Amino acid sequence: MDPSPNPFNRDCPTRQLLDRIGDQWTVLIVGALAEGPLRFTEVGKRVDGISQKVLTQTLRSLVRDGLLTRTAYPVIPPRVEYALTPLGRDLAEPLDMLDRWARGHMAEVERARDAYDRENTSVSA
Amino acid sequence: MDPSPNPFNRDCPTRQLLDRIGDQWTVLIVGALAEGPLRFTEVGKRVDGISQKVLTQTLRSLVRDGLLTRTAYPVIPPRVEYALTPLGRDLAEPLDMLDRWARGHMAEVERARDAYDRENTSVSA
DNA sequence: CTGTATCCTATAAGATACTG
DNA sequence: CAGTATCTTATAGGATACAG
Repeated sequence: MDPSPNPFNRDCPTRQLLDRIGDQWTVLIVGALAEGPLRFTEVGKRVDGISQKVLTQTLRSLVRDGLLTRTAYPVIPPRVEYALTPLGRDLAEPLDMLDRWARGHMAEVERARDAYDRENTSVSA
Repeated sequence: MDPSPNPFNRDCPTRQLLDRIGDQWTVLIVGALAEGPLRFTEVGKRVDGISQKVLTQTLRSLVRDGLLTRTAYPVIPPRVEYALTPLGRDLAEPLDMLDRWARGHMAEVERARDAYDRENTSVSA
């Protein structure tokens, strides 16, 4: 089974990773934790715009995937820290490449969009 | 403007790139075209499971973003070829890093999931 | 502080039918 | 072949209220 392990086949590892990071929050959370462990609220503050619900969901599924550890300290008020596992730290590297690319090239993408939109305005109705 | 160009702020380049590749088809299409230009139908065949509608949409937005060129040959039947631009080829590199990571580590993620699920079964109701 | 539970909506994306 | 158009559903994600 899994006769064609190429990225275009549905069950290949790459497709699965894309499902994983495709939620667009994963990358940001892993990036935030790349600098060190953070507690729940801290992660939320770092990742601008994420709702508490989605933060909870994403953190849990990252823990499930073995990318994060969750450490709850039995104190009042509760203190829960999230940290990258070795696997998570490993993922942070290619993610960082993407980050660099974005910083270096997204402006160019912006320009391309503007140019495209200019060419395709006025037309239509 | 853009006082905090960090990946966690909403308007930063990284966020925009994530919106771009977060649709999960972008990565696959760019990956397919990394090996050379393809016509419309060919791309569809490479990217397993994509619908024609989504293929059309994604290709167009990639062209808009300056990552792909679209060349229509005025013949019957129509022949339209898509190819990476230099910018697109450039993006293909970090994407390929992700691909490598996935091939190397997704099995480990699978194992983590299984372990997590085993620990969290039986419990509940 | 760290969640859970519920409701609600916007949107991605599949299926299908049709066109130059 | 290479799309366009329309309908429909699944799901991500936001808002809000509540709990340990």
